[in-house]
Amino acid sequence: MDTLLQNPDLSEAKKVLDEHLRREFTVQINGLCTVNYQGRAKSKLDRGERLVIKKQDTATLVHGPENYQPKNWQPEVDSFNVKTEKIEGEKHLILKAERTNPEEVVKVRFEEIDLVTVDKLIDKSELKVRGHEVDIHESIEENPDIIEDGLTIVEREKETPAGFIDVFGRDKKDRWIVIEVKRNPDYNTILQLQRYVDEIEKEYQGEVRGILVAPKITDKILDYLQDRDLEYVEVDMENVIASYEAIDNSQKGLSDFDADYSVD
Amino acid sequence: MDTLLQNPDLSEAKKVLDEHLRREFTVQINGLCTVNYQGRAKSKLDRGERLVIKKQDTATLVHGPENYQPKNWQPEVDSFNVKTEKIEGEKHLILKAERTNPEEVVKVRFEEIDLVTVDKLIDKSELKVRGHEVDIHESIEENPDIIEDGLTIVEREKETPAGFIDVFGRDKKDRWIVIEVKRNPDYNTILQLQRYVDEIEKEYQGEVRGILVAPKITDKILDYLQDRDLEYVEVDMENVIASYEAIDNSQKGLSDFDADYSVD
DNA sequence: TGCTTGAGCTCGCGA
DNA sequence: TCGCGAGGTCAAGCA
Repeated sequence: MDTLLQNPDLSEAKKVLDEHLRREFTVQINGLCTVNYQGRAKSKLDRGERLVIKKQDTATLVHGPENYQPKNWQPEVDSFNVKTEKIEGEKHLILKAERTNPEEVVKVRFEEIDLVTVDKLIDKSELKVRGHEVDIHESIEENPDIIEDGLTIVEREKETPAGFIDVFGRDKKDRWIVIEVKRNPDYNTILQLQRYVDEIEKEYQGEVRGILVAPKITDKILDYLQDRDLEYVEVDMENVIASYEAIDNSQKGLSDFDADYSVD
Repeated sequence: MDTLLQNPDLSEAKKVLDEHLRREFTVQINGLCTVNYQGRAKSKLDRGERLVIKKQDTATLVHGPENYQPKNWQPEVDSFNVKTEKIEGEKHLILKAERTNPEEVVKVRFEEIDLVTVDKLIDKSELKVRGHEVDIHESIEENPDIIEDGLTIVEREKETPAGFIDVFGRDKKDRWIVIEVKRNPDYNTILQLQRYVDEIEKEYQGEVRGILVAPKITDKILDYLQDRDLEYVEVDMENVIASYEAIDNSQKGLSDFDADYSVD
């Protein structure tokens, strides 16, 4: 902890902010504030007690007492500006965070500040996640039979005018197969698959099959899919994760997901 | 500020957490920790200094020194569990946050804690945002001419077998018009519009035009749209917001977006 | 830098 | 409770 101020005078807080709103520091401010945003949209947030966090990449978050998501934010900031202002005899501290591309401003007006802390957080660890969609891709590439007996993979991430096809292949009767993989398929997923099938039909000779590969699907979306003569193949995410860990083990000698990292 | 502990002993920290991991309190913990998650996917995060925030709705965030998004989180938690553990002579504090539906666990293992604070944040203000997609709808209804001279609106949110049409109308030559409004149009938007047009052509007599209304579009998607004989009309979000504010003013006597809330 | 898509998406609305 | 779509989506990967 580089600095910790409790109930500072706003001028005192301004001094600390002026010195520490740079890339090397993480700054937290607890206080009573109003927030305005203007840019891609426009928002206002009246008086309330919130946490403002300025991270070391200048990303800035205004968190209320509820919810995962911040009330206001700036993903990465080009410039900060701090000033104090007297409004009707009351002193306020104003923190403005601006960026271009897109052009946006967040303005936080503090009436009271309860706490300011400054840190240099050291965190060199990378987050490792398994169970992403790409893990299903890997899993198919590793063992195409999980989709269908005799499937041959021709290309991954095949580019078409309508976008990228996840997996492109042929079945054992030499029909083209377009595979769209999705963890959480929705109506758009079906349209997307349709889009790819249309493109391949335009460009290639012969029959084209479109297959959605997902761990689950709702009845309505399954109907929607089958109405368009598309197919559905279910995969088990547990198996996908397990198979990935097996590969991981054999390749690196040691899994990133050893038992000692379990949540039990 | 209800409580503030600097560099507490882990047992001391545990005592404070046991008392305050309930809905009424916001708890912040700065410390050196590892984090594991298991549920819809699986993740692990090695040692690093992070901020853990437990909000008053039990939402829990683990923020690293960078990025808008937390490294790990739990949107709303069903139960917390705190314990201390001796591993190879080192005492650790373990915070487990679990929820069902979906079944997920986040486990944070602290080796050191720099700071614990407990607050009851009071924030009754509602965030007010303008510039959503629905504001464009309003804007079109208010003044159809922004799309095209002589446009008559027949129906909003018109149901078809392919989904809901944002705006359905007629042009001055009595052709049907299907309008799809989108802040961030993509390829699927085009296919969706196409499907609505197809539905209307099936069901109605006469020519049918499909119009995408958006504040911006990429060249490729514009091509994709024009290949399908669909049209694009650009709207200026500034105008949409301004017109909304004008309506707001006239209806409520006072805008929610007065000049004193500007970001200047 | 821009384009495209996934995300443990989250969140709110509606049936 | 679940399905569905928007988001100031963000962020990663690739051209």
